[in-house]
Amino acid sequence: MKHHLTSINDIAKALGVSASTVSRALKDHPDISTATREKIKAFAEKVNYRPNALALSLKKQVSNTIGIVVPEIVHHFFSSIISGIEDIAYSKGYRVMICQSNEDFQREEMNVQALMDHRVDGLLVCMSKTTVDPAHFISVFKSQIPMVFFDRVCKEIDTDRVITDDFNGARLITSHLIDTGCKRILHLGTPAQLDIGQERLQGYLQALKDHNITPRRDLILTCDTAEKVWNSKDNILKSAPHIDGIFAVNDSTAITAMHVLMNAGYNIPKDIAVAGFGDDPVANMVNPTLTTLEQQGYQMGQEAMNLLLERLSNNELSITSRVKIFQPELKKRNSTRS
Amino acid sequence: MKHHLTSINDIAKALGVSASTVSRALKDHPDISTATREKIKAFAEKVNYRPNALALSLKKQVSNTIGIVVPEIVHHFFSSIISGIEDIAYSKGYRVMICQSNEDFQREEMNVQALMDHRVDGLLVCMSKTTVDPAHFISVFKSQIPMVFFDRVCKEIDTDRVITDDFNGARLITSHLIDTGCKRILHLGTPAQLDIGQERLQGYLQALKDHNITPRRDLILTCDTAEKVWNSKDNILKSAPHIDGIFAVNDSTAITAMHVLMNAGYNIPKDIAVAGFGDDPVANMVNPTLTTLEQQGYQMGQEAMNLLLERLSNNELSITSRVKIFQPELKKRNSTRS
DNA sequence: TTTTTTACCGCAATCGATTGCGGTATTGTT
DNA sequence: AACAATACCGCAATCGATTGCGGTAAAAAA
Repeated sequence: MKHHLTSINDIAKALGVSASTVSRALKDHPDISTATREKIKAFAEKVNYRPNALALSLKKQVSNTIGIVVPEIVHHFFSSIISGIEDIAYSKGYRVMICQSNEDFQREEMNVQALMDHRVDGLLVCMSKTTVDPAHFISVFKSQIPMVFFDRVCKEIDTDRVITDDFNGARLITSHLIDTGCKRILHLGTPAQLDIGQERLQGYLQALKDHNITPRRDLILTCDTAEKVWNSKDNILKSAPHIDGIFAVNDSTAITAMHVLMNAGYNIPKDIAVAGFGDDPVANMVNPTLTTLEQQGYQMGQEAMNLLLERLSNNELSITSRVKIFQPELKKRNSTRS
Repeated sequence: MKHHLTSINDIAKALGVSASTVSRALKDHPDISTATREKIKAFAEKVNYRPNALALSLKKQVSNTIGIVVPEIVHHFFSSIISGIEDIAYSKGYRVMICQSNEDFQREEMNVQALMDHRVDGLLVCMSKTTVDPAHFISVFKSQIPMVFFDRVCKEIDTDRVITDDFNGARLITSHLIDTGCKRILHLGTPAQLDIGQERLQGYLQALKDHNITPRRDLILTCDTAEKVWNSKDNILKSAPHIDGIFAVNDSTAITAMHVLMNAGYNIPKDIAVAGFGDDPVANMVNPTLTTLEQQGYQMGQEAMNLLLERLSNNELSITSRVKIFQPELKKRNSTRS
């Protein structure tokens, strides 16, 4: 026979009372006599009774569970966000179901569907890079399930959002490069379809404009992972003699670029200063340590969960959608000059 | 009113048939006429009907969900394991609930309890560092719920296990240090209660013994995180002049130690060679790149899930518990001599 | 035309827990 | 002693889906 954890009916049968009595006794309902209550409680304790969360959710029409969809938990930024979400969620009695889309559109659809099937009370989502058709999110939205996007939002839907000010972050750190003497800054960016990458590119361009530096097409490369840096190694080294700074769209790209340059004999930051984005823990472990922008993932997660909680408690319809923008903070380290 | 996704009863009412008919029509039961079946299917499609996973699990007494408990998903090793688990699980129609214990005993108890409450079909667990009393696991075991431990196992319970050969890994990499000229190797290890750390320490000692090197008490430090390295900075620098190698129990510790030494003017690996454990992606991003042991988290996750799947399908009782040992592979890089 | 077969569908129990309502005893009130 | 008021507990419906069994038609066979 299968395991079959003890249910409320098992207790009822064993004690010769009805299930209703057991249920009421366990939650101290005044209708139950002290004698019966104690007897039931003692027995429940003995057999280590635990209410079936599935049955409860079904009955109550509330699962006390929220779903999270992130691209990949291996990235420190996302796992920090998850920790932020969890800490708030747990403190409010919510449980969490985490799903990885692996930056894959179909996997993301599956994830969302599975979470809906499990009747989560709300959804916290960071979109996959490859998501072009947001039909699955629109479906959630129409079902009135509270949903908050973080970092990579779905522009087609009017929901609460928690995002980083990518534009100003990029502008800030690019300005820092310029202020510390850089004049020809190479940008390693994402493919064009990723909104966040575009924001950072625009911030970079704005900083150049602020300082009357003419942007150059050949100083903007599409290259946003460590692998792509290795693949673009020749390209980077070709432009290396003509640049004095690099702003990469994320830390691992920046660090790998540093690696390539140092192997080719360049001194960081004397010959070429390098800056990243995100403040991954790696940034502080490499030599030289990487100047970058701290993104406060943990706080973003907390904020996202708080927004969701308000939707879950309030009679949602009244609130208009809110956008929380986090300003990334410049972490000046040794890969840029002072 | 609350959202209320459409149920099988809603369809039944809307179409003037019984819920049973809808249920059968949707799964092509021969008792239902083609006309009725098509009508129901079309309607279900239109309203985007999806069966309630909670109700299904309750009825079928099978949730098709397995629970994972890991210390912290921020660590690459654990998130790789999770990916390995997920890929196998998804391919077999299982969903996954991930919980973080944050290396906290009570949180771990809560997690296990919550997963049991949700009636997961099985459990995959890596114990928290602070877990001394395994009562919650014993309770699961007694309930006959299949459970597989990975990496940090519970010695008190006889379950399937997927582990790294920490002893031989440590022995291997320490031997490598010795073979490349090291004679006085500092070991940065974990506190004594962590089994894994003890295995690695023993492997280190064995390698010394293999090469007729007398171990020295002052060359074994309890120091297993980046923070602790910074705190033990003085201690490390004090012994630095007397050593020519370091074997750290994990990569971030090794890398931070490298940092401390390089800042003090030491050359890695000429003056002091450094080796880690785990092959975190950071190991390949620092300069010099870190020699370490690859742990194959992804494969370990796959293996753990496969073991669990067998327990879930077979009439479990017959199989005796199995132990899968993964041999870590030496990744020779630039932090050690050749 | 009567009987048998087949096609098609609904009733009701079940999974585990909750809750309004109603029903006995028992105690309290005139 | 007759009636009202508690105290205490069970019945049954509900949440959503499944399934054995039974029932009513229409079609086929006698």
